Amino acid sequence: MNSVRKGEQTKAAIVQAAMREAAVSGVNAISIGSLATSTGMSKSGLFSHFGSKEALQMSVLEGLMEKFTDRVVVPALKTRDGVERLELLFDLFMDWMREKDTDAGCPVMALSLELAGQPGPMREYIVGKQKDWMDMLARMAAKCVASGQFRADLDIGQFAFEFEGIAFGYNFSRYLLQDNRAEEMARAAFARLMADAKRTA
Amino acid sequence: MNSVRKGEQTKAAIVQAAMREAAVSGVNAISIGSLATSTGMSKSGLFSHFGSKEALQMSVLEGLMEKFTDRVVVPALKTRDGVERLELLFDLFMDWMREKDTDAGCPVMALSLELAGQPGPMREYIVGKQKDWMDMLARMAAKCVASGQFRADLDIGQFAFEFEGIAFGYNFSRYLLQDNRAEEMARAAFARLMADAKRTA
DNA sequence: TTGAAAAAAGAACGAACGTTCGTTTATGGT
DNA sequence: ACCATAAACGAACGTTCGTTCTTTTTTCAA
Repeated sequence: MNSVRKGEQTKAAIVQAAMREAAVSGVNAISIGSLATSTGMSKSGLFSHFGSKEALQMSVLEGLMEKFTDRVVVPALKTRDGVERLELLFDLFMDWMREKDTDAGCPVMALSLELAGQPGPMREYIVGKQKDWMDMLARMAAKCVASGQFRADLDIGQFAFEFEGIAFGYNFSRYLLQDNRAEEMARAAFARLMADAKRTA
Repeated sequence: MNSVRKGEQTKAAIVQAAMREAAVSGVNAISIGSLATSTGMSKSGLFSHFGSKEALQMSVLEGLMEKFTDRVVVPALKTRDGVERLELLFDLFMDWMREKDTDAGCPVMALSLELAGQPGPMREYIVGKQKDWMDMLARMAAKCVASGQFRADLDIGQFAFEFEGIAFGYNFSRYLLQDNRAEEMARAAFARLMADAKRTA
């Protein structure tokens, strides 16, 4: 029907394979050669979809964040806001980290730390997305304050900070330490965070 | 005096330069060529100190963990145990993460996540060290329970989990998001954790 | 079914990679 | 000062890297 069809399809398949590779070895370790092998293409044929390695890497980041939004953020918005949505978001976030296509843990966290030390557009992109994420967490907490579900003097930035810390701890305990209490402890920490947010000063 | 002298000295300098490089780009991105340049040596001369790249990488991990122990663990043991030591350990840990030789954040955390997806001796090494660290945190909490400073029913594994989560959150907020409230929020989270550990059920 | 445009392949490039080897230089105990 | 040994060098190795070309194959609307 339109001018692009097969190309977009192939490109999407390449990005998907690259995402898999990046989840295991990092976004810098992506190689066009190995990607060509795993997709059954020639190096040059694969390369021509992106024009540079960095463009390919950016596509990987975009694909990853898009996937994260689809799996975590969008479904959470289907519940009414307030505490209920926050709890659903936490559950969805844990489901996301538990996804079994890799044993390396949450790729968003891994790639964020990987890029932390490397200035450039990739770092800027991920920083922007993570700031959006933290802002969203804070806004969700603010809604709970407004509705009276959380205490009025709650520091919503602090809430987002601790929420994210629990997620990092879960990822660390489960995938690096292989601690089978990881999920239980993450849920307990989240329950404590929520209870504290409700408690009146 | 003994058979080794100049060699060890050079090797230590190489490892130090390699640690710097790894803190920025990761332990897998270390390259013998660029390391040779930055130390003013030849590739082969540098290489002969290790025999393989992986041995060099292991030396980097060992050097890093040794530095961490020197800066964080050992000084904390100089206070009497209990709450006081736990608070000092937290301070030292934050000092460690704030070290200015790199803007990439805590290299131990970055390398841990980097290696999470890559089975092998490097991963095993870092996992072992991190388990030791978490065990130490739990034992410190246990001492506080035994002395009555923490409530009797405290879950010491849970305490260690949340302690580490706060540290991850701090590292994330400060070095990736560049949030200047990072330290304040980390301290608030730690205070909340300690207060909860003291509160009797 | 034809033909222009898109997609993929193929071959080659210069550079960097980790590693090996033979040689030269520096060290330090005697 | 000597000299065995340790340390560093220089050159080359085969491989892989990202990228640039040109050519072939495939796609898809007319």
